[in-house]
Amino acid sequence: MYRKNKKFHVAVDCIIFGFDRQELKLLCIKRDFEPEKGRWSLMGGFLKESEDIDQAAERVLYQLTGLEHIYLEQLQAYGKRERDPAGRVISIAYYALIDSVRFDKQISRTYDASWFSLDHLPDLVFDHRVMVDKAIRRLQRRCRTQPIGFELLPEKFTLPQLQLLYEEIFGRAFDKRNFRKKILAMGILNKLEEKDKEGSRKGAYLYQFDKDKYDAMMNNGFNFEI
Amino acid sequence: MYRKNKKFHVAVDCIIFGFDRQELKLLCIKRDFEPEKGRWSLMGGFLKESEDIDQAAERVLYQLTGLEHIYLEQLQAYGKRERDPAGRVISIAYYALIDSVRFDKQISRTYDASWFSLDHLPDLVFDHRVMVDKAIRRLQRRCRTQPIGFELLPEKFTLPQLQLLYEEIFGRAFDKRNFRKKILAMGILNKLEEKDKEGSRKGAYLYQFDKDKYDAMMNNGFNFEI
DNA sequence: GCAAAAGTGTTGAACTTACACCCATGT
DNA sequence: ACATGGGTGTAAGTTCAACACTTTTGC
Repeated sequence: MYRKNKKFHVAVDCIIFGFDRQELKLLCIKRDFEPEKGRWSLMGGFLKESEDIDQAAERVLYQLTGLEHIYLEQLQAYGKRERDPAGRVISIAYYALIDSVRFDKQISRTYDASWFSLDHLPDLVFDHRVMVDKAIRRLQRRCRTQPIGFELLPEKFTLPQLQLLYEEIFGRAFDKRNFRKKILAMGILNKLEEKDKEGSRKGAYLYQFDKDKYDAMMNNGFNFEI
Repeated sequence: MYRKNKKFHVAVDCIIFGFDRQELKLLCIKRDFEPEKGRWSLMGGFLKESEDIDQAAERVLYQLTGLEHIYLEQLQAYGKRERDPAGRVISIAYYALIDSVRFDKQISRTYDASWFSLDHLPDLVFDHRVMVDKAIRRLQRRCRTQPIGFELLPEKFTLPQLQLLYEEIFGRAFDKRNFRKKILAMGILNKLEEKDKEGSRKGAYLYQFDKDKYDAMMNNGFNFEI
């Protein structure tokens, strides 16, 4: 079936966002293979016959970070004829959100990977910069109406950390009081007894995102919105 | 280059939305080829070596409707192993918005195409129903913050028509006064002298979307929102 | 003259924004 | 004792939602 039609190489590329408690960053690798050897690039890999495309993206993400069960969403497919000068490749871009404190530094050293602040990105190969720009806009839109920001934080986090994260994502400052009011009013965070003393003398209370409560509220017509 | 990697069939499928001044509808074709001959399906086609994937989508849309320069946006790629039982195909879904009064009935008869109301869709082959559901949600989100609804209307339209369209897209009614107030306050519609007498005795004033004004306002930080 | 759709303003409620001081702690 | 970041409430402004009647015209 379909034998008369042309076939193509299909790859996945991963836009990996991480938050190091200060800045929103992107994980890139220095290519040690042709073409474009030595230049910065997104982590990618060719699709195999044995896997769904989503699985390919999970595999590629795992190869670089050693992480599984990570928030991973397809961005879109890129398929201009000349996007890769070494051959026709249809690339399907995914973006991932990870707690960048948690990933495997050992593995990523193998790939010569490093984190870049979003406003000091290196030159990237092919159309990877286009993918990244699109991913940033998508991340902003998604974060405005879905509770995925938490994917970038450790399981327990403080409200100042959360606020800083959103300020990084949206590129603007929020009023501390209004931010807390809004977030807490949603009733989807559980306040813990513990405090985090990293950020200040006084220490800030830790919170956890309560997915069950969120799901329950969603079924009652609640809408998350920052 | 890349020779050791597997290649795949790549196709595009088009989710074609149309508005017939009453209802939001989807254009499907009855397959007259295997597999799944005789069942309803989205219009699709295999990618050719000579074209970008966006061009492939334009070609497929043109084949069925005879229309060019249509709003067409990529939805995402679908690549589960078993999505097409006749062979491994990576399908890239696009959705299009057309004024369904304007398309070529001649051509589409060849393909045994017909329009279906969104809440009475036929069974669709493969994962086409999943694509359509995703396209509907995407359309709703896009229409909320971008002036793409106009793509579904003729160049000149009345406010009652526009309101009906948005009610169809979002699946809920709006208050007539509030809707007019909001739309007109944006200042992106030009009121014409002519009236459209189709819908009523009295007749309703025709308006045009003013893209230049919209673009100018966008540069000044304006945000479209319904 | 009547049926059918087009057009038009106001008010209360809800939400958003702006803003300043005290608290707890480590050094 | 002081420097640092954490935590808290209120008032004004803005936006949103609800609501009913008059106009025009073809029949």
